[in-house]
Amino acid sequence: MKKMTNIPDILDKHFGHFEPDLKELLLQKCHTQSYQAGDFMMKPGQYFKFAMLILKGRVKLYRESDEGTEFFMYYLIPGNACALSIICATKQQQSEVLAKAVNHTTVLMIPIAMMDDLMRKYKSWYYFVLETYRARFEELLVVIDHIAFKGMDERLEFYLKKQVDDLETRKLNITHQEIASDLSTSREVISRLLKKMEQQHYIKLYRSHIEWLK
Amino acid sequence: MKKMTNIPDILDKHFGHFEPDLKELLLQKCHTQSYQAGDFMMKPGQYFKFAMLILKGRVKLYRESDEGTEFFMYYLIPGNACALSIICATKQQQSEVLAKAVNHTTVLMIPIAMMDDLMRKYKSWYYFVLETYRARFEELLVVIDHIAFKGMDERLEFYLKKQVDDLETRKLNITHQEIASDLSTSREVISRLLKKMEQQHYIKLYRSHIEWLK
DNA sequence: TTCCGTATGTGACAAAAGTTACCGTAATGT
DNA sequence: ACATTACGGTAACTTTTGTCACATACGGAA
Repeated sequence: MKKMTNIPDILDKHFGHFEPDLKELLLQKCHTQSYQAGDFMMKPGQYFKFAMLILKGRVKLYRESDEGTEFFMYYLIPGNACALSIICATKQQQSEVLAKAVNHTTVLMIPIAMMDDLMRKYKSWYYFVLETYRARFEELLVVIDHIAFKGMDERLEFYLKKQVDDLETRKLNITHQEIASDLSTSREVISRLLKKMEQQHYIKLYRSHIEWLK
Repeated sequence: MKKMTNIPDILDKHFGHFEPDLKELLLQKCHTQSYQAGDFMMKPGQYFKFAMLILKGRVKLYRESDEGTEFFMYYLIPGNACALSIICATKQQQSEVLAKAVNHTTVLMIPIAMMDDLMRKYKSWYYFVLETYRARFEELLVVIDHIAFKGMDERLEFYLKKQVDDLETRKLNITHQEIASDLSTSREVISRLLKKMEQQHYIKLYRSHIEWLK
């Protein structure tokens, strides 16, 4: 697979539904920003000055508890936008979530001053914003389903399956500890359940990685 | 307190930030719909033909599990809109939630055909939609905080406090069973915890109602 | 008043999840 | 090579939550 490095191509590929005018405008007026794997892209309490569109990479969104533990909610991939950044930028609100770059990530930074105009002039933008919100909202509902209605065993299975699907690989490079903190539980609980899943031949366990067999 | 029955007054009171033109248009083109206490206003899988603005009453929003148990998320009151109805109406998507009228409720039904126009012509509408989404999103995040990070005791306390604040009364007409299903647990668990709270003089228990003392 | 349905209280138990403690081993740095 | 750290396994135990069984109490209807 060839790696795209030039912004117009990326826009075409991941934001192809934008009107040509809109793409043109974004290219002219907006700059990009890159993050290294592990960088925090936003933290709770931080103010937005830009709406962010994901061009390259992968971003992990967390909710943070009072005690600072991080609960994983969903990923953003190229073609997505940070829903909160759009709205909070428009309304000058603080961030409510934690966003962390999973790998090297590039985003397009749209200044808040442009938002009103985009919304009024470009139908494709307004649909995009609504769709962004709807999609994130739906993901939150699924998260709620899991923590409200399911046990840890099902949540773990769902989590692993989601990783496999999202990352498009059966070999997950992840530790028990990471899974535990994503699901807001303890490492021992995860180890126990993983061991059970291995005995049922759903997965195979290695040091620092897990193979999905199903 | 005098009860308002005429729509223009209600619009002025609860949607005063709308431009006069916008209010005028809504009055001309939209009809209202009323629901009795306990009526389902929408169910999962149902399609939207209208975006709904709450004019009078109170609506309870639930997420439904596969087994049909209902998990309470938040209330809508006059001045609110159903976020999902706005977006799903625009995009012709199915409902993902269950909405139930708590008491006699009147809503303004905005046909989906109008949405694009409203969005483009009325800045106050577009801000309203974003704000609606942001507010609901934030409520979902708080819900997630509770079920992900807190135990049942804290969740119960928060639930009761929220009822007291939202309904503006210290006397809650609610049964243990109702609380249990709102929080997706069993009646016995709630009875136990309520008893503990009563011993700590946080509340006083009666048949079919609870008094908040704190 | 009596009857009856609903609401609540409670003990005993089971299951799930969280905690503590400790061990072995793989990976890493010096 | 050696020490150090990170990762994972596991037993024993506690706490929390869920379930079952059954008792009791209240409040409206007849």
